[in-house]
Amino acid sequence: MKKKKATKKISSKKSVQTDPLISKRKKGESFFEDVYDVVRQIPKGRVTSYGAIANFLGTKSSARMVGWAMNGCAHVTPKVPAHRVVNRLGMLSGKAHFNPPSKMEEQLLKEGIKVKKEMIVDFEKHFWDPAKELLL
DNA sequence: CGATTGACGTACG
DNA sequence: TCGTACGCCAATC
Repeated sequence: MKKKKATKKISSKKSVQTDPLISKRKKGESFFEDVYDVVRQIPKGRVTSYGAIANFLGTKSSARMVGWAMNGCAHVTPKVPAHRVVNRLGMLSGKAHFNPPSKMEEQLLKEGIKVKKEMIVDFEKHFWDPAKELLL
């Protein structure tokens, strides 16, 4: 991990939802579904960042939740191109979480995006902002 | 039930 | 300019 881990505001309440996307019980899957929907709409040869998606959803401060959502993208249909989602630095942070980790680079290369050592070349150029391109 | 982690990001030193 | 710290919200140990 990184570091931090100082004050954690110890309060877990009782919201034990579990299975955010496995058991979509009611309509509370909003966040996850929204993330998947946005990621699916990412044009080919384009990439975005967790923060951009979080910002688009309104939870810009909770970019981590976007990452959590992607954690279940593997078993979501249709397939979510999570390989097009990277951190704000343009680095393939989630590469290690892919089926075959190399799949991410492979897909990006196929899309025409150059990847240099787990880092997208000209990330800004390939950056796709849902809040601007998708708009509402 | 409490503490820690986590595919991030921004602020402060 | 680079490094460290904190915050979000939820899941897992």
